[in-house]
Amino acid sequence: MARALTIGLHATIVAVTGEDPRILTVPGDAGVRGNGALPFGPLDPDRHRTLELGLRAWVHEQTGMALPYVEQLYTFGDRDRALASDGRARVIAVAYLALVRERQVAGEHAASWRGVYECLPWEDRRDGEPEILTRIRQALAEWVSTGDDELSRRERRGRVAITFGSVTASWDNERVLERYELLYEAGLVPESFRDLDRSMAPRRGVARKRRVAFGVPLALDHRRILATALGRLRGKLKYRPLVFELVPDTFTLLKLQRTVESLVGLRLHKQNFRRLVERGALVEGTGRLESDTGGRPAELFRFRREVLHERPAPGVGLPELRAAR
Amino acid sequence: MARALTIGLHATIVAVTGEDPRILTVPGDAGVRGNGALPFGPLDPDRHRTLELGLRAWVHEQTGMALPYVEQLYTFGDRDRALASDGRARVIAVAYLALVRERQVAGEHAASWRGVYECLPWEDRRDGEPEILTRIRQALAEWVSTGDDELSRRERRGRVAITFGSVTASWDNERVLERYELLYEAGLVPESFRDLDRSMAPRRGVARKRRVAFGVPLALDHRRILATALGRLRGKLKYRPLVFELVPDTFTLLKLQRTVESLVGLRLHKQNFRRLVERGALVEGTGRLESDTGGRPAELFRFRREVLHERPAPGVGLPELRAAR
DNA sequence: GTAATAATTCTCAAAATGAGCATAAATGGA
DNA sequence: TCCATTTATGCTCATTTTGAGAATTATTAC
Repeated sequence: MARALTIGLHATIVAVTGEDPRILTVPGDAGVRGNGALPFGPLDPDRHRTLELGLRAWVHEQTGMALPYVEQLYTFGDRDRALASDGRARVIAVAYLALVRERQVAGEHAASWRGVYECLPWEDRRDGEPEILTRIRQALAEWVSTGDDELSRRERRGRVAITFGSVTASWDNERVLERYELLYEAGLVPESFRDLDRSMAPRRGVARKRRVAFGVPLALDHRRILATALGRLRGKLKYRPLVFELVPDTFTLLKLQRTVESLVGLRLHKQNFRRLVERGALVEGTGRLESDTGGRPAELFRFRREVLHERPAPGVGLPELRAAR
Repeated sequence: MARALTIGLHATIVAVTGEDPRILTVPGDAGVRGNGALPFGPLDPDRHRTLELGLRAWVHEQTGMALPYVEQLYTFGDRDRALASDGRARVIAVAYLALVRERQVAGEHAASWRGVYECLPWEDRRDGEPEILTRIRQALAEWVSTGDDELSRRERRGRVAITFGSVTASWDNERVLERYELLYEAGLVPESFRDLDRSMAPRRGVARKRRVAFGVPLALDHRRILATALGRLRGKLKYRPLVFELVPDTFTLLKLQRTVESLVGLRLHKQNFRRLVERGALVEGTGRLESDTGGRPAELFRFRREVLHERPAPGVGLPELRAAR
């Protein structure tokens, strides 16, 4: 008989606390190995009228949270990404990105916040290249050199250059997924081995002896989903006013800047950032001041929702953040 | 017993012939009413290792075509988007965008090319606002005025302004899907009635008497998928070198420009377009000339594949095409 | 030859960007 | 009280990018 199909609805719920982007995770149970999982549940074709409603239902059930902003991310369907616990149904994952404001999760739920950069530490370049990248580059160089022939080594070298940057190619902060997938293929994240062990099939290029492993994994392929989400978010910030889903109703411009910086993983020029959001007429002053800044008090601003009804709605990407040409 | 699930894999295969963007359609059979359908087929959980491989298999079977460039577009899962012919299984559609060069479809297959702007005529503004937009605006104004109360009318007016432009809001050429969905809701495309008739449930706001209907529909919700594809393509052209998937190996700069124009539905400034692709080092001259230009012969260029390995790979969007800020 | 048609090269003003300096308004000591 | 410190905010300036178009060149059709 033909194998059955299940659709899993997965939520990457992002918030920024202070200067740290976080995601909401639920405890990964025995069947779903890992240090925590994205909230998810199967689509019920009878109960869930749309995929998004199904997602919201599951998230509410598992975390008590209602999601103000949700967008579809990607659908993952590789055969070996996950098998239902009975091992017979094939599970397709439809992943969503949700943005929420910092908020307490109701105590009765087992959900908890986890730092995005715990899972993807190499993506945070706010204080320059993080130390871990040195080690990653070393490990990748090693991986390149273990290519079977010169052709394979060339190809590997090329991929490393595109994703992690090189003399000619710069670091593209949107290639989050490509970087994660390269590490996965190179056997540099724990998931590589986990999946290998499961499939029992030795995979070319994955060194089984030295188990270097970067970053904290999540259940199943949830770290891949997270990487997809972060990449999408970084891209979209630049041309849509998404940050405002993440900050409180009123905020100082520095708070706004820190929020953007935390997500894009880079520092921005303060004066220019200010010029940009003000010129784009994205915000308006409230007249009120925030005084515990440690220095001169800062004005509190609010998002001008009207911009959504004006020109092609803008983002807060600094020019330096736009896709280079 | 719980209702079964099926996953349909759908391909929006885009090519540009001359100055016309086209999609490949297969005959919509009786079960799938409409003037043609996107090539699609169900995911076979046993045979198709990945969704994309399943898609390629179906496309090859139905059109004889191998797809060089494929990317996932969106997953459509509303309950009433489609029902399997037995009426019991719920069908989720995973849609893909594929780009191919102008090419003949093998004669043995019933597939044929259809103009994108036959289906979405209001999206082509290369010769200024098309005449059909005048009629659409009229019909939309009518729809706005039939809102139940002042609040509803305001809301409708707002949506029309955002999607179709107004004095304050300009035409955003990426909002293809939003425009289509607005027309759908306003009962201005044949699909509105088709779906209404099927569900037998009268829907608010859809005028059942005057059946104005703009553009040529496709089977099921395939025109919605097409709108999604065109919107995505327009967006992505601006920051990734996708056009080169659509033009021959060598091409004149005008040919390249016409291809971009045909997709974005706008005319571009010739000299500036040239400056942009040359500055971005996207192309290199071949030294050969194309002489049947009707004037001075034009140099033939080729895509510099190396750019993919250089900086964050650029697109050919003229600045005027970038998301406004 | 001459007109017509395009390709290609340049120019130029206006706007946007990238960097940094200068000033303002708070705080916490000395 | 005055001063160092801290952050907010305002302003300047050289450099690029952009938007638009004029001028020049190479063909073909009469």
